[in-house]
Amino acid sequence: MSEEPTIASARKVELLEAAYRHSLAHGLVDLSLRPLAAAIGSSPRVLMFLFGNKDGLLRELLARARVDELAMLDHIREPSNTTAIGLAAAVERVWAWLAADEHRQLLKLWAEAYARSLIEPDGVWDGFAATTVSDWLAVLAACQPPSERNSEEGARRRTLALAVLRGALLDLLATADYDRVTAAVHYQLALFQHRRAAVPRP
Amino acid sequence: MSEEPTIASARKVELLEAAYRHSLAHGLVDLSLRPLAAAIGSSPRVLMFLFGNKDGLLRELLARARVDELAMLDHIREPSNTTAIGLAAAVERVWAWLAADEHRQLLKLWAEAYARSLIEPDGVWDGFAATTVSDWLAVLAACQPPSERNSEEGARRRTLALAVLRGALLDLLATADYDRVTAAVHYQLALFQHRRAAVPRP
DNA sequence: CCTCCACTGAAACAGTCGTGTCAGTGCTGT
DNA sequence: ACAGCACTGACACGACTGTTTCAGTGGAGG
Repeated sequence: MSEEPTIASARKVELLEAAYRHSLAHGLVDLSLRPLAAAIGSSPRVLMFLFGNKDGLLRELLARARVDELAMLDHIREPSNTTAIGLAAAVERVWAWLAADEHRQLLKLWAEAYARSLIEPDGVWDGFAATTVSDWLAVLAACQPPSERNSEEGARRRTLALAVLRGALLDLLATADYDRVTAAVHYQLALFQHRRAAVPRP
Repeated sequence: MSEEPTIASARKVELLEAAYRHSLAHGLVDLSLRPLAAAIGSSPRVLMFLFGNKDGLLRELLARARVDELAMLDHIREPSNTTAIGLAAAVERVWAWLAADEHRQLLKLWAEAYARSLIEPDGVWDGFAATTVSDWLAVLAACQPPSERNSEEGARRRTLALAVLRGALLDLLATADYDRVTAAVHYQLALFQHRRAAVPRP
C-alpha cells in the first residue's frame, strides 16, 4: 500500500523532465494525462503512481519551472557576490536573460502560470504570482547599494524596475519586436542614471 | 435551416452580458456550456443556437471585454480632444483607471486572455496580445505632442510607458499593494519630466 | 532460489465535455 | 385564424477526462 511516493526517484525525475519539456512546448492549459503520457513515452498509470494525481504532477512542473527562474536570479549578481552592482546594471542583465530566444518558451509558461494564479488563487496555483513578485524584488534589492536599499526611494526604484522588466517582457512575448522593446529598456536605464529625481507629488 | 445567426438580437446581447459577468467572476479557463448556462438562466442548447458553438461564444466574450478596454482608452484623451496632453499625463490617467478596484476583475480577465494568446496563437485567441499592444501604443502616441510623436525617442518613450503600465498592473493584480506600486508609477512620472535624457549607448 | 519492491499494461469506472436531433413553445405580422 | 420565426426543453451521441482495479513485469538483495 505504498501508492503515494511523492519523493524523488530516477524514473520520476526523468519523466518530470520530459513532461517539463512538453509543457514548455504546449503550455499547461490543455495538459491532460493520456496525451502527455503518450508524448513522453509513458502511461497515465505510471504518472498517477509517481505523482499521486494530476495536481501533484502540475505542482512539480511549476516547481521545476521555478528552478530555472531562480537559477537566472542567482546569475544576476554573479560576478561580484560581495559588492552591489546597482539597479541599472541588474536591470540590464535581467533583460539580457529575458530577451534571449532560448528562454521564450519558459517565459510564456511563466506568464500562463502567473495569469492562472490570478484567477484561481487556490490549489495548485496558490500564490504563484505573489511569490515571483517578492522573489524578484528581493533580488533587485540585493543589487542596490545598501544606502539606497533601505530608503523609501530605493523601494520605489526597484518596484519600478520590476514593472519595466515585466512590462517589456509582455510586449516582447506578444510582438517579438526585440529592437523596439530593448531600446525602451535602455531608455529607462538612462533615466535611472539620474539618481535623485524630483520627488513625486504627495 | 437558419441555425447560424451570429448577428445581434435582444436575447443574444442579454445572455452575452450575463455570460460576460460570469466570466469576469470565474475566468475563461474553466468555462463550459452547461454550468455557464445554468448560472445565467439559460441552456446549452440556446447558447449553441445563438452563438453557433463554444468558440463563437468565446469570441464574442473577448470582443465584449475589448469594448470595455477601448472605452477606457477613449476616455484618456477626453478633456482635450484637440491638443496632446503629453505622455506623463496619459500614463497618470491610465494608471488611475487600471488601479481602480472596480476594474480588477476585467484586468485579470485581460491577463488571462493575453497569456493564453501567447500559448495558443491560433483560433479564438488569435492575435489578442499583439492587438492590445498596438492599440495601447497608438493611444499613447496620440497623447504625445507631434514633435515627440514621430521621433525615435518618442517611440522609445511610449514603448517604455506601456511597459511600466503593464508591469505595474501585473504587480498590482498579484499583490494588491496599491501604495507601493502607485508610488513606483509616480516615480516614473517624475523621471519622465526630464524630457531629453542622455541617449543610451549605441 | 525466492522474495521484495519499483514500475508498468490493460481495462474499466463514473463523470463531463461539445454537439446534434427532434420536438415543441409563444409571440408577430398578415 | 394561420403561417412563420425566434427561442427553448429533453435527451442522446461519441469522445475525452481523472482515477481505480487487477494483474503482472523485471531486477536487486537475502
